[in-house]
Amino acid sequence: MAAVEAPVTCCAPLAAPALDEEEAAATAELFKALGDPARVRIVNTLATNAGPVCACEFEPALGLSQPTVSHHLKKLTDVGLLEREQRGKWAYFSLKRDAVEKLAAVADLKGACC
Amino acid sequence: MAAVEAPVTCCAPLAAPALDEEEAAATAELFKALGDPARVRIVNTLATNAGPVCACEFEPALGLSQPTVSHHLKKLTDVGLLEREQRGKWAYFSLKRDAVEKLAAVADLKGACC
DNA sequence: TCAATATATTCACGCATGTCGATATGTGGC
DNA sequence: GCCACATATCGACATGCGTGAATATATTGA
Repeated sequence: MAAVEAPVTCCAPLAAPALDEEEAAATAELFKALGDPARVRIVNTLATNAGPVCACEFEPALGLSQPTVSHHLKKLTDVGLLEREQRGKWAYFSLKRDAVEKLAAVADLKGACC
Repeated sequence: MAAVEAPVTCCAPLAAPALDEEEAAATAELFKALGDPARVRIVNTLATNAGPVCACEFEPALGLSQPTVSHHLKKLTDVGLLEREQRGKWAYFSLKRDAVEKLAAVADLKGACC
């Protein structure tokens, strides 16, 4: 259901001059997607691997059932952080480059505080 | 409250070479603290204000009850992002400088992916 | 000491979410 | 078409969490 806009595309940085309710909600959704240990480990795995990673690799690595892994991958994909690629009957996931840059910008508070 | 270690102090970057379960949990807790619109707006307010902000200012700004505001401020303080300062009968909150830098480092995936 | 105000805590409610078993969908090989 | 395998979806359950009313605690001032 990524028909509309993914949170990562319409969220605003924490240090933005003015944050309306919509931007705050989108930013919160982006962080919420990263607010689970399993999803943190998924992103970490993708970050430390050169190329896309098969969905089947996460099931043993995380110690979670296949439906649960699929659920987490969907959540990360829905917020716009991951990209899904079908290779035969396997699904490969990778970090979206622009989303990665946006995330870093959103979380960057340096220079705005203290 | 923060007697042990705050998540922000013991979490690991998303792009860390190896993430064990504890680090992933701490990192997830940090992001989870930012996974609520009200808390995003609190951090944004603190980031765009020069000095500490009184707790009483958030109640009208967020449109939430006083206990709820206190709850959110406590959550952000517990993870180590905020600093609480008592001034008479008012409580002033500000962003912790080291936590701000840590957050940016944790969320920075650039260079690790793609 | 007492009253007034600011903040924190407790409690209860309702909703969101992580989890997994069962099942559906999709893809390739025979 | 049929079977095997990978992935997604559905249904149900337990837990977590945001919320506010009521209450407790703390600080100031009279």
